Amino acid sequence: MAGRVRMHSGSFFENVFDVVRLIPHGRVTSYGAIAEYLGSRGSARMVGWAMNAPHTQVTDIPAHRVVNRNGLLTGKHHFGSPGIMQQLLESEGINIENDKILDFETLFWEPGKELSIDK
DNA sequence: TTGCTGACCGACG
DNA sequence: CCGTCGGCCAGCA
Repeated sequence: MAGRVRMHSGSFFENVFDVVRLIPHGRVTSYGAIAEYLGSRGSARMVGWAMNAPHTQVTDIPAHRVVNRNGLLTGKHHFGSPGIMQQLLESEGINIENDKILDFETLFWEPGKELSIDK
């Protein structure tokens, strides 16, 4: 065992939370993008599921900025009430229609790409 | 302990 | 175009 990676810390959850917190204001990303950034492209589920974990503890995680690959607010039902997610996004200047983010490609924020770089 | 579920994604038919 | 299946990891009965 020599230095086994003890503790769950440093796992998906930690990484996911950290990345999500880095999401700039008025930007959005996808579960798959985060999962891929973490090195687990196929574990996109865990990303969304990770969002479900903190929501019972601390909601410092802007999960509303995380949507699926289609730009759809798939997890809006997990914000306590459907519509909250959309309001939060709209509050940031993001236009949404039919639970779908408009100009999703433009607002899309890739983890680790535009951390401090302004295009 | 096994087995199922889950805010996804991509592939296949 | 739409339905179905597999994969990935972690939590829970």
